[in-house]
Amino acid sequence: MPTSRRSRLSATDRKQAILSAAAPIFARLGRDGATTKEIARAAGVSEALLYRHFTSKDVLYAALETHCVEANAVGSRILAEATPSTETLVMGVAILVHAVFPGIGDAQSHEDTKRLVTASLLGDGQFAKAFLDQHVKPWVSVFSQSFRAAQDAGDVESGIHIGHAEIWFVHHLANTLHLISLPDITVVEYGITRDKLVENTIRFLLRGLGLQNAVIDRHYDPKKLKMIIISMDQKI
Amino acid sequence: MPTSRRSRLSATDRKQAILSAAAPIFARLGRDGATTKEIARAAGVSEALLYRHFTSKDVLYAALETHCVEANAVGSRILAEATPSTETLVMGVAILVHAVFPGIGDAQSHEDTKRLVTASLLGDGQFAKAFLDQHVKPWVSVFSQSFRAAQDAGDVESGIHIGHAEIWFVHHLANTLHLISLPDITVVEYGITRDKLVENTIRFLLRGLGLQNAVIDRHYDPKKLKMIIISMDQKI
DNA sequence: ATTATCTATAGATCTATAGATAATGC
DNA sequence: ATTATCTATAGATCTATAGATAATGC
Repeated sequence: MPTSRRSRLSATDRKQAILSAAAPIFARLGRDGATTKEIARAAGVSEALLYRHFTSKDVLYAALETHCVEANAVGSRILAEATPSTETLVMGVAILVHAVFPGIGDAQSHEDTKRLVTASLLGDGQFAKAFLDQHVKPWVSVFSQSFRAAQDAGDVESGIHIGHAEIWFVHHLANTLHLISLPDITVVEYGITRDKLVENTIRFLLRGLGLQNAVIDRHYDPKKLKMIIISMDQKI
Repeated sequence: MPTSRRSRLSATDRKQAILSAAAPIFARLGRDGATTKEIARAAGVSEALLYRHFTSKDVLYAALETHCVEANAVGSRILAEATPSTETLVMGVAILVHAVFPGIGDAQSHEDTKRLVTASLLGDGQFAKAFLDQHVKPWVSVFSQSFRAAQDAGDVESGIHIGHAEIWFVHHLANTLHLISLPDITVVEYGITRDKLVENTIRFLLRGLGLQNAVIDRHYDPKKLKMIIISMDQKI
């Protein structure tokens, strides 16, 4: 992580160092707005070296995308091990929301990557698909199973069918919330604190998934959750 | 609309023509990716003329943003006139979802503008705020009133508090759905048709807002809605 | 006589390469 | 002897302007 300047690194290490330096620049200025000059400067190397490792700016950008997709998935291991239940559904939704739209104290993980995903959706979407397949899709089956368990336990209002789409909605709602929180200015005035906003988002989504209010109250404990999130962040 | 080429227009008309030509280019290629050469070509004028009307590329981009914000708001008049009720809430949510995430047959209005809004969120967010204030904020008070009417009518599950945030969620969920639908490739496989996806989104949101399933079934009629949407599109 | 418009080009980047130099590992 | 790295610069855009020309309205 300490991109030690001016030292002589091996090819692979230097590549990684350049990619790490390029990430925030591409993320903030965009594929065209970012210049090789600026990236080289941030990486502490000459532009010539940058072109020795990546044959073109486009190749560098593509390499960055692969680099970002391969980063470790958020808490997917934890969830994969969890047994299907209402409890798992509630906690899972809460964890996913926190991952996509972090509360105040939460780690701002994947910040740059999320910007690149959005930029990709304005482009060909290849990277967005790769990222979502890798980081969000694994949650779908876990949630589906837990939803069925919740139904069996009588925790879901009758006459509701939940498919894969509704599970993606958990990500989707949190995604726009995150997007809107990116600029320095207040784009939307929600009238509540960020932590309360996260909490209301989770409750809203669980209701959307068909959970009765009493069930949500029984299983959703913001304070307990905050603990889990913090402990997860520390593992990374 | 028929950007008649090579004719001599008045300053204001030419300005408008250039802005119309610039919109899809900036929307697709981004502020930096778009070139003045390409914009001039699309507008059917020389680059020199473009710079006679807009002192710089940045000024042109800023003018485009103002141009887009001032475009007529989607059905806000219709909603403002509606009386607060469960019916209005259900229809309002449905109309807003259709506006942000159009079904197959629906008019693809504001397509370029929506891209610019997303790009703005990756930047300073000024334009995003202006657009949302103008086009989405007006719905908030209408929805709030209708929600209270729905509560009074006993159509809302007890113990639920809905603030402004939850009303924004209607826009927010539809927004990511739209974003994900932009690329030519299928980014997320929902496993259902687009029309069904729109319908499920509306039902999900209404549940999130606290409406009981029976109430939704009573008031939400996709076919009737489709008629309303089509008649609204024709008015524009 | 004024206003719209063009051709041609200057000047400033920005990507990418050529060719030289210094550090490492055998 | 190989591999990492630099300085300097070519060549290709890209923004923006200078200066000339043609169409309109009085």
